[in-house]
Amino acid sequence: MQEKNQKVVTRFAPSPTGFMHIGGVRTALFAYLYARKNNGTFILRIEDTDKEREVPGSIKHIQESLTWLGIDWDFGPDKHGDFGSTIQSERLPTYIEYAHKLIEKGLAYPDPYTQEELAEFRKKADEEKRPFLYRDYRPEVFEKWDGKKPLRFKVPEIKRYKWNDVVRGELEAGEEALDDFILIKSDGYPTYNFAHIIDDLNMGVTHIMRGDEFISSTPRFLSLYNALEIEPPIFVSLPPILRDDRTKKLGKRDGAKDILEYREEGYLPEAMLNFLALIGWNPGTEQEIFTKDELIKAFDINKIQKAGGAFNEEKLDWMNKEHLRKLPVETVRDEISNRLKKNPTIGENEKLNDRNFLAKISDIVMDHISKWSDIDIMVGAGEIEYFFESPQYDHTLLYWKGNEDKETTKKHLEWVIETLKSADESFDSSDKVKSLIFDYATENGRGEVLWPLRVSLSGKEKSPDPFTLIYVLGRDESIKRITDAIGKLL
RNA sequence: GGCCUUAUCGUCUAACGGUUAGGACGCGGCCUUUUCAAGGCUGCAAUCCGGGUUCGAUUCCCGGUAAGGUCACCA
Repeated sequence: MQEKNQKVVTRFAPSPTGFMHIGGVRTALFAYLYARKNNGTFILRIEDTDKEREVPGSIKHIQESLTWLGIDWDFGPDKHGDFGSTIQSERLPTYIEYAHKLIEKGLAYPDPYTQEELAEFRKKADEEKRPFLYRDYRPEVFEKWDGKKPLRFKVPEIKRYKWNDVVRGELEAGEEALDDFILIKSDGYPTYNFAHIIDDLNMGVTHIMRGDEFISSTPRFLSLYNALEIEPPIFVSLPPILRDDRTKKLGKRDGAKDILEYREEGYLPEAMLNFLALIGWNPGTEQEIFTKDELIKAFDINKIQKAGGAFNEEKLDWMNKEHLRKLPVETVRDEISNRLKKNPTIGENEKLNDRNFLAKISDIVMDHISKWSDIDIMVGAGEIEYFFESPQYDHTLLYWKGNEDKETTKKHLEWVIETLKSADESFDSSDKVKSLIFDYATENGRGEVLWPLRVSLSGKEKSPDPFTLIYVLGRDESIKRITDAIGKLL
C-alpha cells in the first residue's frame, strides 16, 4: 500500500460538459478538505476527452464555481505542474506513449469491428439476457494499430479482484466486471478509464475521491494498474447525493441546479460548503456549524458515510441563516443596501442613501431572511415598503381584535402623539418613550393600545413591534402616521 | 438479466454487543412587552423484514425485500 509519509495528493476531475451541480461540488469539497487537512496538494484536472459532449465555457464555469466556494487548487487549468498540463486534451502524447507500452506487452490491440457489428453483438447478448462482454469476440490475431481504429486493452487475467476502499471496506467483484475496454478512441482521445489512471500516476495522486458509481468498474482499473505495473492509489468512494425524494441520485436531468444559481439566490459560499460537507460525512461531534477552516480541521475520511443522503433545501436555508448571522454588520448593511437598491419597487428611494436609516432596517431585515434573495420576497410581500412610505390600509385594521371602538382607539393614539411630542429630538436613542408607552399600555390594555399603534405605523397585520417602528421611522414621521390613522377613524 | 453497493425519526445523522436509541432541520405546543420574525423551553417521531450467533443485538452472520449504481469509441 501507500507509504506512510507520502504527501497527500488529491484531485477533482470534472469533464467540461456543463455547469457544476451539488454532487460535483461535494466530491470536489471532500478531495479538497482531505488535501488541505494533510497539508497536501489539490489538483483541478479537466477531463475533456469527449469532444462531442464538451460545452464551451465549462472550464471557466467550473473554475468560477470553485473559486466562489473558496475551493482553491494548487494545480489547474491556469497552473501547470512538473507533470505538465492538467487539461487532458493537452496531454495526448502521454497517453499514446503508455498505449504503446501496452501494445509492446501484447496487452493492447486495435478493435477490428465496426460500431454496427458491436451493436449486433450487444443486441444478441441482451436477447440472451446475459451481459455483453467484448472479450468473447476478441480477435485471434492482433493487427498493427494505425491510430485510426479504437485501441482496446487486453485483460491479461480474468479473475476476481479484491481491493480496499476507505469508505466501503473490503470490496470484491467477479469476472463479469472485466472486459477489453477501449483505451484510445478512434478520434485519438483516450477514454476516462485509461486517461485517469495515467494522469493519477503522473500527478502523484495518492487518494482517489469520486462517486461510488465507479465501484463497479474498479476491477477494470485494477487490471490496468496491474498491466502497467502501477501501485493503485487509495480508493475513497463517496456516497451519492440523492434527490429530495430519495428516489434516485441527484443529477442534472432531475433539476440539480447550477451551483452558481445558489450564489444568485444569495446563499453564502461557506454555508454551502458546510451543508454539503455534512451530507455523507459527520465530525463525530454535535457541532453543525463550521467555517471552512473548521471543516478542514475536523475532516476525517474514516467518517465518510456509506449510504447516500438526500439534499434538503430547508436545512440549507437554516444553515445559511446561521452563517448570515456571523457576518460583520458592515457587510450585512452593504449587501442589504445593494439588494434594496436593485429592487424595482423601492430601489430608487433616496432613504437608501442614508447610512443611519440602513443600519436601522438591516437589523430588522436580518431577522426575517435566510438568504439574500429573501429580501426581494419581503419587499414583494409589502414587508419593507412601509419603512419608506406612508402605508395604505383599511381603517378596520386599526381595531384590536376587530372591536370597532373608535373613541378608545382614538384616545390611545392621541395619548401616544402627546407623549412623542413631549420627547426631545434624540428620543429614539433612549428607552424613555418606550417605557412610558409600555406602562400606559399595561394600564389600558396592551392589545388595545399597541395593536392600533403598530398598525398606524406599518399599515400591516404583521410587522415588527411599534417601538422598533418608531425607532426606525423617527419621531416626526411616527407622529404624522398616527395622526393619519386618527383621521381614518373619523 | 449479470455483477456490485446500500438500508436508524419525514430529512441530515450519532450510537463501532449492554443507552430511557442522542443531536440537528422540519413540524406541534408553551413562554418571552399585542401581531410577525428572532430567542428560550418542550412535545411528536426511527433501528426494512425473517432467521441465526450471543446472557444480551441498531451493531456480527445468513436469507429475503426495497432502493441505488454499473454492464458506452460518457465521464
